[in-house]
Amino acid sequence: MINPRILRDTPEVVEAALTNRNADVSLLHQLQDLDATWRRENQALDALKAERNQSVPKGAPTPHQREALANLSATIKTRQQQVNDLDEARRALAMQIPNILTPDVPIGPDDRHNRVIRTVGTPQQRDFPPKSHDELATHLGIIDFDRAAKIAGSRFAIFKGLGARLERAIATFMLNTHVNDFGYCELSPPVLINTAALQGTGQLPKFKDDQYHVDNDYWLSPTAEVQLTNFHANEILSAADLPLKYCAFTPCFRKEAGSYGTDMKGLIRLHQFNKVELVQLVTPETSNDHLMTLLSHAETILQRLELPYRVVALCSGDTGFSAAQTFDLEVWLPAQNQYREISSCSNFLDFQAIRSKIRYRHADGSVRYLHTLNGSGLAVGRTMAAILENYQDASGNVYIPNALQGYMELEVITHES
RNA sequence: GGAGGAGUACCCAAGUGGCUGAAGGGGACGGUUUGCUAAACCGUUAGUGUUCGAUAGGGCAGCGAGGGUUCGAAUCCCUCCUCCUCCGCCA
Repeated sequence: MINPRILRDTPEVVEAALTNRNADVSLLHQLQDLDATWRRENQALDALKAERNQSVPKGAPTPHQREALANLSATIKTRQQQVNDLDEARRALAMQIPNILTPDVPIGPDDRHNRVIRTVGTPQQRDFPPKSHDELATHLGIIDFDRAAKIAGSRFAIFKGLGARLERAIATFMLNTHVNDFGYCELSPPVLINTAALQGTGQLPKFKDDQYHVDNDYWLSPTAEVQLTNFHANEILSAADLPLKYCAFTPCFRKEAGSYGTDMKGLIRLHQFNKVELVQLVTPETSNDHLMTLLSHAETILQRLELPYRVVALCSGDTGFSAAQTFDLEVWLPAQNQYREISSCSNFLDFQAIRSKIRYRHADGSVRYLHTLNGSGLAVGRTMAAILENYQDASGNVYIPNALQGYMELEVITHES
């Protein structure tokens, strides 16, 4: 949620941000009206309450006093209901307004206006046409999409034998890197989560259709960002505790509504996939610097796996609802002859912290909202796809990157293995 | 899933309708004493949210959450959440 102070004091900033995102500016005006009305009504109500507090006698009231108080109480009750309704409407509207973008976010309506920041590594030149990762994996017998369809449906995968081992190796390598080299605390959280958590990070209320909603009002987590960020919801942390850095390896669930027909084959777009996620809770002054280091942590994984990638600054129209600024990492997929997203690293400023009430005590004693950041470190399925495609030979064998050989206890996956 | 019990401030805890926005203790902080420390004694101590002013300060809310009864609720009623004990089931 955008800081109410900014909404009230400098609405033009919010208006500009909404325009850059192609978002509905009329929401803002509705919100301003509601906010003004709420404040006026709430003040009037508080005055009535003050009057009541002063007229309440120490002991039992006389019948005359009782009648006057009864009238006052009835009025307060009615108006309290009105104020509550206004407050809820105000809040519901505020929850639907996206974050304000950082000034250096490129302006543009869609992903064609994203800016490539740097390209790292060079796609390997081959004298044979590269096979797609799903073709390779099926041929090697390490992923079974058809049988996954039998027990679940389309957009699911079953990793088998060395495929399952490779997924485990990739996840362990990533977690070990983040925990041992970068100081993240590993969490293993629930993936069945509640509504409040999803509201906190911004997936609800606006993106209800993307989420799996299950029995008992639980939701299947679309990303561990939700669990890791809400780990400290409704807390006031000590400034000395910051920055807090958490990582987790979890399954993620997405309905992928509206993406019919795209990426139907392979590991790129599944209803369930595994991901290593990074989250940081930091002081406001340092969040921009921490975004750069978080990005470097995700990049390190690609570098150690020796996969070619590029860093892309998302433009205003492509930046997610809750984010103020996002850098995507895109890995080279030879069979697709293009770079594809494998990580998304964002600074949310205080947007999520306000929604989830995550605060810290500043050195001067005041209580302030902190800043939250997150990024994939990385999507495991897409990483496997990239390894398969980039490390294949002409016969369809796949070599294991040096960094993973210790975890795999193997150097190459062949049809015979 | 069934049967009980419990949630009060940083911690422990008193409190079954008005004198309780909350006794008492611990802790923390300040002071007296002291060469220093400890002890003792004295004092201070709800954090927070919101609003008005926007410096000082004031109003309102707030006893797990949300409703209800009542002139008035920490206290009575309802729903929910969390924790504990026992039974059942289960990885």
